[in-house]
Amino acid sequence: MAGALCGLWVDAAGRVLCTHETVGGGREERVAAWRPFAWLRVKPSVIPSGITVEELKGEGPFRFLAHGESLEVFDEFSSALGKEAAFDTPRPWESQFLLQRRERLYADLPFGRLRRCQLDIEVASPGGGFPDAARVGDRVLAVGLRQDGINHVLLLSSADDAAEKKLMEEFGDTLRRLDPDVIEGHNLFKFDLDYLRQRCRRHKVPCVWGRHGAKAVFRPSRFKVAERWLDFTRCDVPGRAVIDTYLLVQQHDVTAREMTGYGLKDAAIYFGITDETSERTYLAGEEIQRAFQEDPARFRAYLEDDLRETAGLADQLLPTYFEQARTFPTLLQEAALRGVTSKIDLLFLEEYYHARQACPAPAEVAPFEGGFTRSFREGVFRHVLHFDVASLYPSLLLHIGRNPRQDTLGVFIPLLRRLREYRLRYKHLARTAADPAERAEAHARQTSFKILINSFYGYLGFPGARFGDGELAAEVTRRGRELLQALIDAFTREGCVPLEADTDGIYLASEKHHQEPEFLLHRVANALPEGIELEYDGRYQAMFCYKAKNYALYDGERITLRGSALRSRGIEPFLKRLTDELIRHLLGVSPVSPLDTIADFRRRLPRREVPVSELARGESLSQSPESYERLMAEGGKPRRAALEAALQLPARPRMGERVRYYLTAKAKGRTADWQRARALALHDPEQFPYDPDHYLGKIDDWLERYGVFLGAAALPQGESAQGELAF
DNA sequence: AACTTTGGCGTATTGA
DNA sequence: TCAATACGCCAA
Repeated sequence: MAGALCGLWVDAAGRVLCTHETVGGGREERVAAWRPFAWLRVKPSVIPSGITVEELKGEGPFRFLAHGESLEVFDEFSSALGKEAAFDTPRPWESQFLLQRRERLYADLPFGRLRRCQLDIEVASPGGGFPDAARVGDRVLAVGLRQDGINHVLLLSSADDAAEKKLMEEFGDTLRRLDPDVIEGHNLFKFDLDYLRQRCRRHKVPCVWGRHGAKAVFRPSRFKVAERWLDFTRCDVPGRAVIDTYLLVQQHDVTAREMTGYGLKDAAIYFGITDETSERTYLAGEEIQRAFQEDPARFRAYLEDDLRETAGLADQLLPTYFEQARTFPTLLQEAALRGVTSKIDLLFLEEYYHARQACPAPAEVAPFEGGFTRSFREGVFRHVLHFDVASLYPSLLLHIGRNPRQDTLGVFIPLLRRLREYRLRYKHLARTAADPAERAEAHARQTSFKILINSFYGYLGFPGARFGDGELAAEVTRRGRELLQALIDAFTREGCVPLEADTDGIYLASEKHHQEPEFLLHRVANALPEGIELEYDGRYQAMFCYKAKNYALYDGERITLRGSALRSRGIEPFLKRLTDELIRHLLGVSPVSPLDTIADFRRRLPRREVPVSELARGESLSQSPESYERLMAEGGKPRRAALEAALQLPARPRMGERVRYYLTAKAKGRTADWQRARALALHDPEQFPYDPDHYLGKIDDWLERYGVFLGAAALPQGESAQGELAF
C-alpha cells in the first residue's frame, strides 16, 4: 500500500507523475496510469483508433463520454473536433486524474507531515531604487530557504555575473535536495519567483525547480479578493504547490477587514507571530545592500526573521486549503487560487463520471431578489439585543430539500447534508480532542466545510455553475425574507422595538428582556419550522442606528462598527476621526464632542497645518494604470482620480493595489477632482500644496449628514434634530 | 484570466 | 444645478 499522495503532475506527454510519502517520511516518485476523457454533445461520425465513446444515461446535453488511450491520441482527437462547445473536459489534467480514480491529495497525511519550505530572496538594485530584475545592475544577494525550522541561507559570493549564476544553480540544487511538497512565501508570485526567473534566464540557468526534473512554468493570471481583482504572474512548479501568503492574507481579510496592511511585517503582527514591541531585525529597502556587505550577521537575521514570519502565516492560513485539497479532486495550489465554483463542479462531475450519467451545461440565471434588509429607527438606543438564525441559507436549502433542476442524479442535497454532518462532527472534535494538533486539524476542517457549505447557495445563483439553478436560489431568499419578517412580527408582539434587520438577523431594543434574552428567545423560536434555529447572539448597552447596514454597537467594553459609511477604508482619516468621535460621544463612551475637533480643523486647514496624510483618501485600483492610460488616450471615460494619481507614480502600482491621493487647488480649466488629484507619495507642500477649501467643504458635508445627531448646535439653518434617545 | 449571491451607502463623473 | 450612472466598499 502506497503512502499518501503528496505531489502530482501530468506532463506534456500525458504521464502522471506522482510523489508518495514513504514509511520513514521520505518521498518517492512513481508513474501512474490514466485515461484522459471528455464529455461530448454529439457522437462524432468518425471515431479514431485509440478513442472510445460511450452513450450516457439520463437527460443532459452532454450525452457521450470519450476516453483516449493516451494524451497524444486524445489531443489529436479534440483538436479535430474543433473548438465548438461540443467538447468539455475537466481541467487541469491533475484534477481529472484524481476525479477518475476518486483519489485525493494528502489522504491520511496530517498537516504536520506536509513538507513545507519557506522561500525569500534579498536583492540589490543600483542606487537603492525599486528592484527591477530586468536591469543589468540588479542582483540577487541571497536566497533563503527554510524547512522544518532549519534555515538554508545561500549568499552571493562576489559582485560579478558568474557569482549570481552560481547562486541560481545553488538555489535549484538546494530546492531539489529539500524536495518540498509546498513552497511558501510572501509575495512569491509578484516578486521572488518572477525575479529569480529573470535572473536565471539572464544566466541561462533553467528553472528546474519541480519534481521529476521538470521546469517551472510562468503565465499571467488573476486572483479575486472579494470585489477586487489582483494581477500576478502565476508560477507552477510541477509536483509541488506554490503558496503565496500575500494572497492568502488578503483573502483572510475579506471577512475581518481589519488589517492595517498586507505586507509581511504588518501581517506578522496582526496574526500574533511577531510581537509589536518585541525585537525583530528589520532593514529598510535601501539598507539591505549595505547590511549585506558590512553587517552579515544582521543581514542573515533579517532574512531568517522573514522566513520565520512566512512560516507563521502559512501555519495559520494554509490548513483550510490543505483540507480543501483533501476534500476536492484538486491540487493544493488550485485550491488556494481558484474560486468555489470549480471545486463544487468537480464534486458533481466526479459523481456523474462514475455513474455514467449525462451532464448538463450551465443554465441561464434570471436576476432574483436577495435578503430582507431594513433600518427601522435612526438614533441612539439602549438595552439592545441581537438574534440571528444559524446558517440560514444552508438550513433553508435542506429544509426545502430540492435538488437543482439539472442535477438528475440528485447529488446536491445529500452532499450538502453530508458536509454539514462532517462539519458538526469536526466542530465538536475541535473542542474535545485530547491532542492539540488534532484539535487544530479538526478546526481547519470545520472551517473549510463551513466556507463550502455557505457557498452552496451562491453557487446556485451563479450563471457559470454547471449545476446552478437560479429559481432554487430565488426560492431560498424568498423563504428567508418570509422567515425574517415573521421573526420581526413575533418580537414586536413581545413588546420589543425592532431597530435593524438584515437577511438572517435582527437588532432590537427591549428593557424588559435585556437581562433575560434566553426567555425571549424561547418564546419567539417556538414558531420556527423544523431545522431552523434562532440564536441569541449578544447584548449591548447602546446602539447607534444610522442607516441600513450602517450602525455602531457598544457592549460596555468595545465599540463595533458596521457599514461602509462608518468604517470604510477609503475614507479620509480626518473624517474617519470625526465619525469615531461622534460615535464614542453618542454611545456615552466619551464626553468629547466632535464639534470641538471640527472647530480645530476649521482653524488649522486654511493655514495648511493639518498633515496631508490626514486628508488623503485611498482607493484600490480596479484596473491597471496602463490599461486606463490606453483607454483615456482613445478618448475613453470616465476619468478617475485614483488612476490619475497612479499614473504619476514612477513605480506604477498594479491592479488591486491601493493608491492614496489628495486634492490640489482649483485652477482655470482644472476643477474636477481627477484633474487636481495628486499621489500622496508625491506630496510637495511648495509646488503642489493641498486645497484647504476642498477639505473644509468635506467637513460641511459631514455635518450635513451627522449634525442631526449632535443636536441643534451643530445644524445648518432650517433643520431640526431627529435623533432620538429611547428606552 | 477568471468569476458564489443580492442589497445599501456615499462619492464622483458626465452631460444636459 | 441636477439627473443618471458608475464605482468602491461594505453587510449578510
